[in-house]
Amino acid sequence: MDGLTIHEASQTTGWSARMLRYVEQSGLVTPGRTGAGYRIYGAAELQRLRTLKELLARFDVALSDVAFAARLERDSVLRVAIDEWLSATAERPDEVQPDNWLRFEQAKHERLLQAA
Amino acid sequence: MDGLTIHEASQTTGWSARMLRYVEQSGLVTPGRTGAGYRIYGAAELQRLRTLKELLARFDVALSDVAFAARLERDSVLRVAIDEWLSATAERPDEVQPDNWLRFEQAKHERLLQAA
DNA sequence: CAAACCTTGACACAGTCGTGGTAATGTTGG
DNA sequence: CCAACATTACCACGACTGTGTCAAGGTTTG
Repeated sequence: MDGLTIHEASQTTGWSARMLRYVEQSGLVTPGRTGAGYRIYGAAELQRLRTLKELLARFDVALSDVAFAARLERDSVLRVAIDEWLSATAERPDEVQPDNWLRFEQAKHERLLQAA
Repeated sequence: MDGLTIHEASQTTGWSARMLRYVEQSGLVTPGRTGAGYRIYGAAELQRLRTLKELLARFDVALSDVAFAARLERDSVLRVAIDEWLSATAERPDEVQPDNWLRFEQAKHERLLQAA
């Protein structure tokens, strides 16, 4: 078997075993399992855990925020709906040319749908 | 003065006055103020409040999630960092052709930076 | 087989979110 | 001027996040 057990992974990543289970439950890093159900962390998972820790610290972002970003990435309908709301919200700085503005929104919308 | 006071806005949007202040504090809908400091909600703010309510209900999303999405939209460094982490995370379904994968990531990265 | 792991489930606790209330004080309109 | 609004600053409370610990039981290995 190549891959570390949860306690070994805990020591090389800095996450506690408890938190490794919690991170898995949040859907962000899912290790494989042995036949008996033991978690096994491979090199990819270990790397992802380390960079995740760094990401959270660097930007002062919560685990649940990253989980939500993942949901946004998965669910393009939600992503577009939120992006449209934010675009319409965007503090237009004073001058609002009504027809250019509409074309701007449409273009943005299309760009978003295309990226999905 | 055109625009509604907070209690009038409360009645036409379905948000409580308390929540209107909270939504403002979260940075999502910021009404103007009279000279004495009273909030005044114009047609644009009222519309944004109604669509925000609908958005939250439709997708079962929290206010803080939309606030985080707004932060993502504003801070392109954060957005790219999270998106890179998620991309590297993406459950590659079995076959990993190592060189195509790298070019794929680079292209995605460039698309993201361009959109910023 | 016994020690040293692993599993899930639960209790606990501080912190934040969403939401309501109240108090003390300022503003506006008839 | 007074009633009916507004403001900010607090207290409260349930739900969820993040984190630790413990219990009851299964697995692996010297």
